Amino acid sequence: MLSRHIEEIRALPLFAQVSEASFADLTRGAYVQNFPSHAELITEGDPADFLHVVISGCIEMFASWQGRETSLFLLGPHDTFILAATIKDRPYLMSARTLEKSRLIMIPSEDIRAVFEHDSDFAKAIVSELAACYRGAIKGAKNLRLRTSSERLANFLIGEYHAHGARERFALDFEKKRIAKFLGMTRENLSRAFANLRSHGVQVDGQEIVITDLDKLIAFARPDPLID
Amino acid sequence: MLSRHIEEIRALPLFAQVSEASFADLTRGAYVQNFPSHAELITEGDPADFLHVVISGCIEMFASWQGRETSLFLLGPHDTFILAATIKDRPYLMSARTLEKSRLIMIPSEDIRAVFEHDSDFAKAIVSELAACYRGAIKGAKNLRLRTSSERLANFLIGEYHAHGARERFALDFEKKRIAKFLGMTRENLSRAFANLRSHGVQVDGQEIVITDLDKLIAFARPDPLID
DNA sequence: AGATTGTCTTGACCGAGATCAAAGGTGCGA
DNA sequence: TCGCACCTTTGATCTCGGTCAAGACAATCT
Repeated sequence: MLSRHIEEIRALPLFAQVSEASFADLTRGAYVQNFPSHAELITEGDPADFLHVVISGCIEMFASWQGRETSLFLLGPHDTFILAATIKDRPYLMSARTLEKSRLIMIPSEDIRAVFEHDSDFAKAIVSELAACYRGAIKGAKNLRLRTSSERLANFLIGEYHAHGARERFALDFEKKRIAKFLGMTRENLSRAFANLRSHGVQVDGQEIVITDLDKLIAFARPDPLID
Repeated sequence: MLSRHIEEIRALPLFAQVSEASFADLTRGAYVQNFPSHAELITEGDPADFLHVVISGCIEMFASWQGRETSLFLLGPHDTFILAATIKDRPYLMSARTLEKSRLIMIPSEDIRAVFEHDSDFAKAIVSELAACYRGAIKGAKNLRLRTSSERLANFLIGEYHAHGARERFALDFEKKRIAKFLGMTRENLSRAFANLRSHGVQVDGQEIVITDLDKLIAFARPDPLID
């Protein structure tokens, strides 16, 4: 594994506190892999052989049943998946695919479990990571169940607005197709939701977003630290 | 705290492996409390002061936003909440209320965090518990997003059928009102879903359920280990 | 018994969002 | 330059599930 990737994941909260020896145990069997866009990385039901860490690119976690499909999370650099399955040594509950060219580190599950057993600092870091994932899942469920699609989009835009340095004009990072899936709706409905937001302080032109009236948008979106 | 309750929670997976000293640290500040039906135990946004363990009764975890409310989990004896918030020392993301007269053990969050810091067996048990909770949340999300209400009911009935010793005739453990909330629908819709299942091998009469054609029910419900 | 209260069921209606179909854009390669 | 593929938008229609209203039934209280 290239040393700059080692440095990179060493800095992640999950690995920052582990001893040199444990870190060496974790990285010994690990390897970096590049994937093209739209590659399926794991499939739900498969045994959890590797913990995956995203270095670059964008990953969609999704699940299917009876021909229906739903997208559960979007992941970016420095996110990990799927920790819970590797720890419990149970099958994956979700599938993952790349949405663009991506680079991942894959660490064998056995190594994770072995280090977890004897390094209590690593165990603590895992607790923290899992708790954060759990809270993220709960927030996602609340967002989906308590808000309409327009409200979800409005809150998403407020998040993007802050991620782009609170400038009233910015470009979307993803194509609308992706955003629609991520927000749990169809492309068609996303278009309608954007049309809706025109009366709540948002101008859209292709990928360009202009927040014309932030107060109005916030009044409509009602962002909440217990959800967003 | 009464010794029989101490024994009871000692046997839970979360506490089974901790040392006597750690267990004493955990129970020292803990206390048992009884609540009437429909009592609100915690409110989302409040600081996470206690880890709660259900001894008896039935608890609903729910969340609200802008006057809307959704029910996220139903808990029974030996379930715990809310571990993730106490570990991370962050506010609760959900509220909890009793659905019937209930008895709980409440352990101060500081004690949980203190023992977690120096007892690695406890840390491991917490990892296992959190991972299980996380996977439960994912399964819940899949169930809700990928299935119609009739399908959710059908799978719920298959679960109840097995919980009652695989007898084709059994009585529901909860009132339908509660089952409706648990399955994420209204009472009215639950009635319609029951009516629907009449053509898929299920007879209903009040609380009495008769599975007249299990194969037909299974063919409709398509139970899946990655969801149920 | 009669009244009261809560639960369950059914029917009529409504609304959010999905699906289907068609039409513009926009970018890219031949 | 044209042609093709993909993304996006828009309109029409459909479906699921929620809301409202009314009635059936059962349990409890006076």
